[in-house]
Amino acid sequence: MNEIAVENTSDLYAVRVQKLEEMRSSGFDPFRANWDQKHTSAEAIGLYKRDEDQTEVSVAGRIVIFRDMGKACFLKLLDRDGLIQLYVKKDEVGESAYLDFKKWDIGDIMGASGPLFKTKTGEVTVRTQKIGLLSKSLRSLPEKWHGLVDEEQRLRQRYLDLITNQESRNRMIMRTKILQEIRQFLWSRDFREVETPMLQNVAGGAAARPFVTHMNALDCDFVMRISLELYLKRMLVGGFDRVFELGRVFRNEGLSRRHNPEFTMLEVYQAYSDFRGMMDLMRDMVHHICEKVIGSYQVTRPDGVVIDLSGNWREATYKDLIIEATKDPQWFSRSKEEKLKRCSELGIQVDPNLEDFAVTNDVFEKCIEPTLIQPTFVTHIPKELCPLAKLNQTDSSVLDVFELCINGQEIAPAYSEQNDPFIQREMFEKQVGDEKQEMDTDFLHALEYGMPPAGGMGVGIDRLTILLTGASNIRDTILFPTLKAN
RNA sequence: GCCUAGCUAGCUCAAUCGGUAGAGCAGUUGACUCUUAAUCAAUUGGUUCGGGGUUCGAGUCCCCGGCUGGGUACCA
Repeated sequence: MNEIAVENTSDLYAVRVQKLEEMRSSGFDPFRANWDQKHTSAEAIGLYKRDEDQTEVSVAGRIVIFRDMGKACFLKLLDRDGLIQLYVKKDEVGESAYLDFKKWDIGDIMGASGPLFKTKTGEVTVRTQKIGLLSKSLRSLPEKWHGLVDEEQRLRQRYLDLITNQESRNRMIMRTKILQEIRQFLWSRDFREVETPMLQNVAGGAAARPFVTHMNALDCDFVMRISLELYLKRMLVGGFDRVFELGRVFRNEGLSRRHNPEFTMLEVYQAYSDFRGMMDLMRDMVHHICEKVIGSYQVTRPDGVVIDLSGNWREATYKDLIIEATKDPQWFSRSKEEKLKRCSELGIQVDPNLEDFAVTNDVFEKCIEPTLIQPTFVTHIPKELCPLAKLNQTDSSVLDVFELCINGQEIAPAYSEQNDPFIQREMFEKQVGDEKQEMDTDFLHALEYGMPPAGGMGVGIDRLTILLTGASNIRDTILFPTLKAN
């Protein structure tokens, strides 16, 4: 017996344990029972044409509604497809089976078989002839009408949330479908899915604080990965010239509506492509998901705002957006002091100790990003913001990259990947000077063997799921979000 | 990290000025062989998140702690 059971023993619990004991002493163990489930609820309902057909089905699931009318009962079973109604009548199942059955509870898992019919009120129902108890539930489920609303319990006991809240169940199903369709899409474009280490010596590819852990066998510390980038680029060096990984990364930073310490990242690398190729790939991928999973190119946020993902998406350079927001065509030739002055005129709070480029980026993050609700590729960001991308050939102050913003947040950055080992080292050294990220010298060594020119892209799957499911919080898209021990 | 709100029966929620902690669902017992939050009758169930304090008396007021929500900061 588990700890929760011992701690929270209640009368309700005791009653059900007693029912279980009685079953066992009469020679029946519900946990050893089995059932030949031939149909899901949806499949069964789909088979119905007319009452006269007497279409036989065999279903199984959890009892979520139990309406007892004496010598007949209506109940509803929940299975992976949803709900199906059963009509269990004494005359149909026999007296002794019926008496046993009446002791079953909401929450129990059972099987039922018999012909389909339609009730007076038009609901396709199983006229149950054979029933079996498959697992006894010892705890009462949350209330049927309101479901589980306590946010903490919904997260800590997600299984209860999934049983009671259809919305929650649907959102999680949608997430699995999104993952499946991403794989389908990339496989169809000849990308290979690979797995690279989560335990690393150097956490590279992003500027984030890593989780540190210790390995006993080697008696040394490891860090949990914060991105997939540097290992996937090693794969490019190794000749896997279309490659992706879909996996968890870990960042030891704050939690918020948009941040969970572990989250799912997709990174894609395509040799002989560049950031423009990634634009097409990203748009095609999202369109594919819209078609296969959402069934629409428009998604509606909880507040009613509609985001249109169809067609081509807006493209704007970082510089143009900044100039538009500051209404200052000369912004990029102003001194830092002039920029700060303009910021205060615009009512933007900016830390005066920031470096010049960071002041500008603050303007972007505070004034521009939140306004980019419809999909927008923001291109050519300043070179200081990323050490891993190629400089633009006509304007060496900016990078050949885009950041895709939708719903007021960054969904996916993509680069023309830096493959010059000298420039790469130089960029890293600058970053290290700013204590931004540790240098992965083994990665630099790999680059020296030659990495093909490539486009690369990273997609925050959780944020994409927020967008596509209309969720308002990252925790609504993660089955078991990070929580403090209770 | 900071600000703010919440925590009462298994679940969803009440409880006036500090004065016997209530209801619905679930449970138990009974009635009902087409119900839809089924209905009807009766009924069980409480360490009010934990600890301390003020008071004749605390769910309610004060202090400390825990967990959670919302906001904010950090986060390429």
